[in-house]
Amino acid sequence: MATLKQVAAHAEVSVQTVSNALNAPHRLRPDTLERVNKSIELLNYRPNRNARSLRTSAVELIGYCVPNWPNQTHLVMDQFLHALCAAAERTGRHILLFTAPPGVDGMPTYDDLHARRLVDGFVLSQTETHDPRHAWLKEQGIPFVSFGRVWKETTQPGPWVDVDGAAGSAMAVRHLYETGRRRIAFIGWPKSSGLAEDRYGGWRDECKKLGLQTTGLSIRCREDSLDEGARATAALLDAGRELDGIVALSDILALGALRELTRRGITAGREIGLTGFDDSPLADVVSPGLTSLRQPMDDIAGELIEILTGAPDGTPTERLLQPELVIRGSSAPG
Amino acid sequence: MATLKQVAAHAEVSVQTVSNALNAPHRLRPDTLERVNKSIELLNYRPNRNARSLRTSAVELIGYCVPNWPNQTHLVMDQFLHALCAAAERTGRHILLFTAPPGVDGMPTYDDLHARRLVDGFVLSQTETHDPRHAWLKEQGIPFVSFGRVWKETTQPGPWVDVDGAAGSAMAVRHLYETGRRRIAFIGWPKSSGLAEDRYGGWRDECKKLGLQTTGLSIRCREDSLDEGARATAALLDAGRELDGIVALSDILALGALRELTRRGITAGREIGLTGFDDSPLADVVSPGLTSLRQPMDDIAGELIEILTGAPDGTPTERLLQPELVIRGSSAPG
DNA sequence: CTGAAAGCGCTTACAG
DNA sequence: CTGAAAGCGCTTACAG
Repeated sequence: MATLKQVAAHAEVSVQTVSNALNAPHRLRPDTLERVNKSIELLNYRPNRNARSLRTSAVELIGYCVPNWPNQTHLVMDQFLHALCAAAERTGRHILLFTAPPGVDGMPTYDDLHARRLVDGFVLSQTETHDPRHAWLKEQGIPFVSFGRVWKETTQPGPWVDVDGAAGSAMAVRHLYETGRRRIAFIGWPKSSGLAEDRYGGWRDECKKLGLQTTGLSIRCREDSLDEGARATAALLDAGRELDGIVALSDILALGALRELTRRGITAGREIGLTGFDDSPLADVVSPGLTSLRQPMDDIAGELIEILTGAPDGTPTERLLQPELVIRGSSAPG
Repeated sequence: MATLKQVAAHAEVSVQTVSNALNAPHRLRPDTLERVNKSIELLNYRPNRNARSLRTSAVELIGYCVPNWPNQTHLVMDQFLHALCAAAERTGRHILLFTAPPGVDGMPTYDDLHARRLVDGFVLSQTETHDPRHAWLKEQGIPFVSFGRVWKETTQPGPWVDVDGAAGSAMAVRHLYETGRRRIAFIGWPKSSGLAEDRYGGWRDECKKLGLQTTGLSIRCREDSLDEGARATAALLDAGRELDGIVALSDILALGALRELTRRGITAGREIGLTGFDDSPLADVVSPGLTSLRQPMDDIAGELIEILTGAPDGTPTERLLQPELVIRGSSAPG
């Protein structure tokens, strides 16, 4: 492995000049620059990142805690990670993966990684309604950005990027309305989830705006599972609500709904229009395909990295992105 | 942030002694050690990893290229990543994520990450039959270990860990046999895939061993999709093979089979026993649940890290692990 | 525009 | 068992 010193010797300049050729080429006379670059190429020189980091005390590494929630499979994690990685690389950075216990128990791990200079900061995801991590990091002065808002707070404890769940639900309602549905139900989660309330509110408000009924048409599941989605659907149907549309808070719940509909001989996309959330791989795997709201992963990742790595001052550090409705057979015109 | 020097001053010893307290505590007299440790704790000292790495020229980071194959969702990637991360951490290491173009076009990225000392070596996965990466890395002398064998080679180009696909298929056949099935079909991929031939061979050999018919009972799909799995199932049924069992090469194909069976009013786990491969989240999501062969992720990850980070000399660098049959409703006794 | 020097925070032979 | 010194490979003021 060639070093700066060797390149300098080869190009007959000082190490400082080689360093400048790499980091501030405009400071060199064109002919010097060219000579140095030739030596760099000839010796196949690559700057040692550790030496650089030691000097500048920036490692250009961003920590991300790989989630491990056995009961909640992260169906779009691979998409998110790829987008995050690509966005980081566009700024010369990379993602360092680590594991940590959930909640506040994991914070020493975050602290340690930062203190030992393994990372410059963190991207948080899987943000929970009472997530304690944000306030903790803020207090320690450790840089971070959150994918997802901390709902219990009136003011957010730090910079965040999120997808507009209310707008997503509203888009789903409007779409079902436009395909002829007039009695559109909502299958959600408990009130304690801020994310769930956001999406629920979007459904309710859009229904009202369109003059559609909402009372008796929403139901809260205890957990995000197929069985709960099926149970909720059964309950709605058994109550004689005469639905013709269902907006489900997640693809998993939507799939549960789909199963129950199929069991009763009801075809999604004919008698009932159905939509999910997240556009997970599951959505494309069922038949009919599930209409779902896609999170714009590339944009999300780009904003996260931009905020974390210190965009030009004055850049807003709170960004709400719009989901995109991906239309498939489950919401075909009735 | 406290430094070694500050800790040394506080404990009234030399920096060397503090370093030893951390890296070779047995060299210190117990009372000195205790005094140093007290200072370390008091000053909340954390060794700077960059400085250490610069000196030792080991970064304790392992590169992993996050796959992005739009047409082949990596359904168990989150499990794999979590296991890999945890295994790395057990040795004080971490995973650095990066993106690279597929095949040989991506190799300069690997080379660069290694040359600039961002990583010590790589874990490869998504190994393809004609994967050029292994030989390339070997030639460059860049450390790596592969999850999955390179099938075209007679001798493997480097250390690997893999799951015994033939044994997996055999387990599936035996299980279906034990639940009363006697005409067990195989739905696979093209011959060009080594992985597919491995699993196919396991089905064929186990059937022969049990005295079961195989001719006319295997079919190759063009790609790993629901539709292909459904098509293959339809073809087998239409040919009047009177199947009572299906071993599918993947969960995706199995789900396709399940769809076709359901469409024809055939219940998996009653008239026909069905198994998949990989125990992806999908397996648990359908109804009936899909019996599938789980890859032992924690073991795989542990072996990968052990091999890559230089286990004691003489440790074998080729390890074939056994999958585990996870039994669900799709193979209930007929 | 170019160069000599200091220093980032560690570890590692080597002496004592 | 403990310490003084060199050095890992860079970058960054500072002089010239």
